[in-house]
Amino acid sequence: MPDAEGHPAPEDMELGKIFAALADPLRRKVVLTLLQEDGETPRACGTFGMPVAKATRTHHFRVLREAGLIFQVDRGNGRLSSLRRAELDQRFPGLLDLLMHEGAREAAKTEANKTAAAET
Amino acid sequence: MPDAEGHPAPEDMELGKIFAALADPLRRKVVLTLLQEDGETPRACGTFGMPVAKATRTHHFRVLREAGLIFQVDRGNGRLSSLRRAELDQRFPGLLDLLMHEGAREAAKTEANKTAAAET
DNA sequence: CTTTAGGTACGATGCAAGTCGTACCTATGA
DNA sequence: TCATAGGTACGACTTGCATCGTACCTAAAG
Repeated sequence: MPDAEGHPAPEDMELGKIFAALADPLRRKVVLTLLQEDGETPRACGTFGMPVAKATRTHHFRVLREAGLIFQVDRGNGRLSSLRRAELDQRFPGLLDLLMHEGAREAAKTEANKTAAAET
Repeated sequence: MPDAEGHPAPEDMELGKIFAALADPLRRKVVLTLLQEDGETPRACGTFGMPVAKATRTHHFRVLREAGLIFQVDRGNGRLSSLRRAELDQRFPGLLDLLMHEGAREAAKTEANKTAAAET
């Protein structure tokens, strides 16, 4: 049963919704950013550099929230998002590690490309 | 670069496609079945009990194949599917364990429901 | 109080995905 | 050889998703 803001309880999270949410590269990047920043400091929705309109951003964050990936708290002006790390590790063990692994892999690949370009 | 039958090499597999493929419950069930059967014995496409038309089944198996989740071999009449277990464990460590974990969880929940119904 | 910044709600649109029926292909077996 | 079973190819339909513009809301700043 989700709460008033639409956050599902861990036992109500569905793997299908999690996968569907993470299938989109923009949303995956948001989760990865939160994951890598490691900070418990939540970030404002607008600070992720998503190259889309405001309305679209709201849509993506809703998908992430309703899947159970992020927790959003209303701070009057602005809304802060944080990763539901502990609950996700408990409910879907290995999921966040998988994302982290892939993030590192892509970073390495990008770095390799830059190096190759510099050597041209 | 995929081969002639559309199987991508491990380094060409994309997490986005994997997640998109596994977002569908029918496809997730196919992978889970292969995962649990543990057998190296590949199964024919028609033996998974998918409640859809033949053409739809072909579609789902193509998505799984092009994402890199399954390997299909043409056996003249009939086509056998097997899980690309080793490659997936290498490329996306933790993914199959995550699926297995969720499969066990759902099986337990279903069992609990049946028990509760029997006690009514 | 007015402005401004961050987000949401709503409606519209274009595109991709899941579904199916039908026709066709290929081996196996009678 | 002919029928049958398992799959694919193609086209069509429907639904859902990502996207956006616009209007609106709320709090902080001036």
